[in-house]
Amino acid sequence: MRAVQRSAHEEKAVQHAISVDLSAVVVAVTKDEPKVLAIRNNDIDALPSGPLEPQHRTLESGLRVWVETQTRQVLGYVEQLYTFGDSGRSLAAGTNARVLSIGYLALVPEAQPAGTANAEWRNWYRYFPWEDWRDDRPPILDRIAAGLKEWCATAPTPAQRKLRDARVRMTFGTRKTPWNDEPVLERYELLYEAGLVPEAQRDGRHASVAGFVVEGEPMLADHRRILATAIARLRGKIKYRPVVFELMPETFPLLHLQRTVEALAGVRVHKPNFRRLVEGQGLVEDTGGVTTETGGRPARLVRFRSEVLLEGTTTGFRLPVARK
Amino acid sequence: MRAVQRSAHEEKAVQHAISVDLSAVVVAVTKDEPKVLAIRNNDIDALPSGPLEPQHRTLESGLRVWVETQTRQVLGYVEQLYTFGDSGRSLAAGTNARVLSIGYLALVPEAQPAGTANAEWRNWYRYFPWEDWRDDRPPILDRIAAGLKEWCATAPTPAQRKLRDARVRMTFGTRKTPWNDEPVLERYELLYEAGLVPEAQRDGRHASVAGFVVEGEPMLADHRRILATAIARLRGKIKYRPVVFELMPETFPLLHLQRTVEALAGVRVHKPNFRRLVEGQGLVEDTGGVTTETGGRPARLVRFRSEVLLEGTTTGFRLPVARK
DNA sequence: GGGCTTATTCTCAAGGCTAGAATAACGCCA
DNA sequence: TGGCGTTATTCTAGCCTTGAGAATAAGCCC
Repeated sequence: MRAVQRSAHEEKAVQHAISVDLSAVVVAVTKDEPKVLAIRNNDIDALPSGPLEPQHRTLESGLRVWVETQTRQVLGYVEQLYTFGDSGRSLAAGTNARVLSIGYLALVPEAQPAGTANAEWRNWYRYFPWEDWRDDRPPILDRIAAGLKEWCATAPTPAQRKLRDARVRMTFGTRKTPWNDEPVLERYELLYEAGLVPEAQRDGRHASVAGFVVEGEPMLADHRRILATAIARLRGKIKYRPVVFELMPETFPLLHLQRTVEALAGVRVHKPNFRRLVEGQGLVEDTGGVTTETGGRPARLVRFRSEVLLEGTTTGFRLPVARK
Repeated sequence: MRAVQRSAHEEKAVQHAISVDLSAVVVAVTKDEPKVLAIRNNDIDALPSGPLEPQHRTLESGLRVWVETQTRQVLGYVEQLYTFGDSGRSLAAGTNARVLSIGYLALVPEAQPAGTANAEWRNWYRYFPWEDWRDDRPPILDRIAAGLKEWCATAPTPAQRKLRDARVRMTFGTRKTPWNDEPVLERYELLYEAGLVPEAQRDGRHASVAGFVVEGEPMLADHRRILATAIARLRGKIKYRPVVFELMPETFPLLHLQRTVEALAGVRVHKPNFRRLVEGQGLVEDTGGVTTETGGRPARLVRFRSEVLLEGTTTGFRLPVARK
């Protein structure tokens, strides 16, 4: 019976072609700002991506090839994010063929000048301005709150209304509850459903009930969704695995590490507690060097203790979020 | 330029068909044992699965249809796990077509008797006997340790040797370090690379240097790998999201909840501390009812407070692992 | 009623986290 | 050269959480 299914499967596959797109969110942090590698085309940005081809031995190797040919950037750390496959959302309407897109997250040490004409490092908060709480609450959240309020108010049933209220509360929080940096995708999806991002209008599925869309640059196809997934994953992961070090140079002062984490998480952390965590877990070791580039008292230069990767004791560090 | 890539893509997709398999790990916990829904065929088990077809609107809906037709089981909670695509590992050798397999995790409240002849609920520790530490350390780990020791010893270079030692230490731990329940996939992959599971031999890639394979039932294609991914994901997730309740009946005594968590995690937890966590977070509420079915003093029956899903405060509970 | 079993509550110490104060070391400038 | 501003680095007191086990409660069975 199994065998029968299989062969039915083969036939179908031939009749209805499926193509698979590999997309990469390539992240670096430069001058304390989180950057993502974008392909600029006709006034809309895209992620580096390309179709899976027969000669690619693995999905990941196919991805590496595409990124390198499109951006000249060689990838180090790579991790699969998610496979998107809603028909009607992931492709630029018109075609009938199904396109799956498999999103990947890649981390590279420093943003070197992009190697090709239309590949460029861009601050990721350009696409998600409401996600950057490093200096206080972004003012754009007032507009978002207004738009979402409208959306909640226009729910078809009271039950739906309640559900919408709850979703807004959970993702964007309230004036009282502290900001949660992780549900980046949930927030974007909410804006999409409420028609508050241009992509929703473009896909022709959700119109804005508020009559406006929210600032934040859109991207090609579902690329902004993939980017949101990447940011969310990274924000979660830095808290329990020492992945930040993939973004750091060989040696660095502790404050640089802190600023990098803050850039990713979009929140400030408490300096003394941050160092205690980092040092307490033996994540770094002294190099003996110092730097005066930071101004003020010279800072020790440390380096990642890569042995921790082999020790298995790596809990990663949770963020000692600074209240004020 | 983007457009050019696209159309090249379309052509290729037609020439080299890609087919996509949707596979589900459907989990239930019955009588304190973790069960997975398996399709039994020719002496080898498989996960419910089937190809993605054009009429499936989303990947997830395609999956639901396949599981229901193959097993009569209706799915509730469903979550995407990972997309596997190594050519040569995921398909029963011979065919040249590329097959991607997208794995899903599904949770259902109770293992009802399977609805079709060859669908059956099976204890997942049948496939991973070394993962069940509820009564002490599984004896099979001695054999595994021996096999892996051999594998480490036969590393081509001293550097590789060191790396292999470290991987074994990190995944299976040592006599001293406490067992870590989460790296289920890493452990399986290690056994695969060392040729200690039948799948490795079958794929013709890694022969056992130890001259034997380890107990634990193999599965069709890469299904055991998908199962390992599912167990790992679930073990991680129960610690920070209240997903266990998807597996529970409407009302239950707290010990039942504890036993369910233990079944999934494969370790025992400290009873008083477990209740403190669960109650302290307001995850459950009293029903007023009691049950005497547990023997001894009658137990309060509680129910999941589903409001917590709308509160956003859900940290989930970490496991208060019982030392002894 | 005594013994057995499981449920439920408490307690106490150890460890970790929060928040802010205190101290150190450099450059700059009067 | 001493004061000031800046950043680095170290400490500390208080609070909260966690780990482990003891103590108590409430049924059943004989």
